[in-house]
Amino acid sequence: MNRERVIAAAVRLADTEGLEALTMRRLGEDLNVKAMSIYNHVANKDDLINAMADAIFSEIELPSHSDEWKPAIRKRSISFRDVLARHAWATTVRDSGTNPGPGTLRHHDRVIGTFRNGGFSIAKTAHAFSAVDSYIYGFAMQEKSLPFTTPEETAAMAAIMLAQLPTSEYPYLAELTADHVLKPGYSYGDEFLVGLDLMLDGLETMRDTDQAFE
Amino acid sequence: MNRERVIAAAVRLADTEGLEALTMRRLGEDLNVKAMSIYNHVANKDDLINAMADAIFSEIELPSHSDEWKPAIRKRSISFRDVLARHAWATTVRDSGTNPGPGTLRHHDRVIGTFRNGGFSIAKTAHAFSAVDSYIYGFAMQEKSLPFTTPEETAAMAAIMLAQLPTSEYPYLAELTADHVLKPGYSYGDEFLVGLDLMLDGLETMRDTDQAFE
DNA sequence: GGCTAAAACTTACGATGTATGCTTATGTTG
DNA sequence: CAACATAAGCATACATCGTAAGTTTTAGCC
Repeated sequence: MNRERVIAAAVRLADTEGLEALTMRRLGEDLNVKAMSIYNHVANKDDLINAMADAIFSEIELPSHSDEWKPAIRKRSISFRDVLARHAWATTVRDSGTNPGPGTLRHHDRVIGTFRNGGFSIAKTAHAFSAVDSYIYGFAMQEKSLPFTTPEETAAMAAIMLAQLPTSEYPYLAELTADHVLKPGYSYGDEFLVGLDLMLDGLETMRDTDQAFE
Repeated sequence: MNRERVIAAAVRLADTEGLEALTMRRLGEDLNVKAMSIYNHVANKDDLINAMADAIFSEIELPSHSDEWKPAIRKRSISFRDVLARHAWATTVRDSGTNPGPGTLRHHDRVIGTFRNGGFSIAKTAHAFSAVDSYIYGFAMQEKSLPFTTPEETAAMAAIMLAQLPTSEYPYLAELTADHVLKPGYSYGDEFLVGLDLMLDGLETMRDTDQAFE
């Protein structure tokens, strides 16, 4: 057993049973080891969780240098969202800001570099980086907090919620649910690309606008 | 003591000392009551936290009916972000999706209504709602996860981080930190409006574009 | 003053993170 | 090969957490 295996097992456990199932004792069981033995490889649970966050950050496809900035950022954004969907617990973990690991730093560096090489000034790069990643994080969070995932679940859940909803009090919400969410083919996940492309197009315009944003 | 006072005290406690300080025993102290007495007013801690989430949702300024959709959504988005900054713990709480309270529902209904009355089709309203709120949530989360708040703290922290950073390995990150974050006047919070306006402008274009997005 | 119902309290239990100290492997050196 | 050092695993223990169950106190009403 080593640190890597501990982290991998912790990620697997959090993925399959949620972050609240990740206790040192339970993780120990998965590793065929008693809880306290884990502390030979991680400093404490916070250290473990930070390491988990850094590990999944490394799963994100880095923006390709051979692509133009827009498709490069678009691909890595889609990959980012996939990773956050695959590891739903990750949205609640802070890592990035407080003590980012090497995977996180590398990722950030490459994204910033992609904007810079795509003709963004430093200030505009900061805007772009903040805007895109905020959107991705937020989208992943909203997606995770929905009480359904498959289209069938969605329809079933929406029908229940609509039935319980005082529709006269919330007419617009009721309309949206009845005439959109309950329509066949609806999937909240599809919203991701709409917002992402809106943001990317906006960034392109911003990049080519001289006066403001500096 | 009643439910309202319990929830208000819990919000105050989470605001000042963080969500991890919100234990039933500690909350009891603040209310001059033993932990178990709280259960006369809330079903369990989850119920309490959901109620807290709904309470702060009600603090968000609703979009004004007298405004055009864009300034209306802009104002409420700024208010939304203020609320999330004031109650930093809120970004980690799920409420909205699983069992929204009346405050949450009312807020959503009004936002949806604002888009609809602003000329957005149902599908485009769904896009707009998802895009804007994802951005706001994500921005609030990133802001919260930063290890600094005031400009002085930011400069101090950035200087430390930059000193520790292997700059040859992360050249773009180093550049951004040195030439932007460390510059006087920098404040991450200022990024909010940039991204928000990008998103709102993009939504306006989308609204007036016939073919796609339906 | 006595009854009722709600609210507060006491006690207790199982779960959690982890400090402390002990035991057991493993690999190096005389 | 034996002796030992170092690292990994383990057993025990403790404070803290949410909360179940049962008891006592309080407040309002006849």
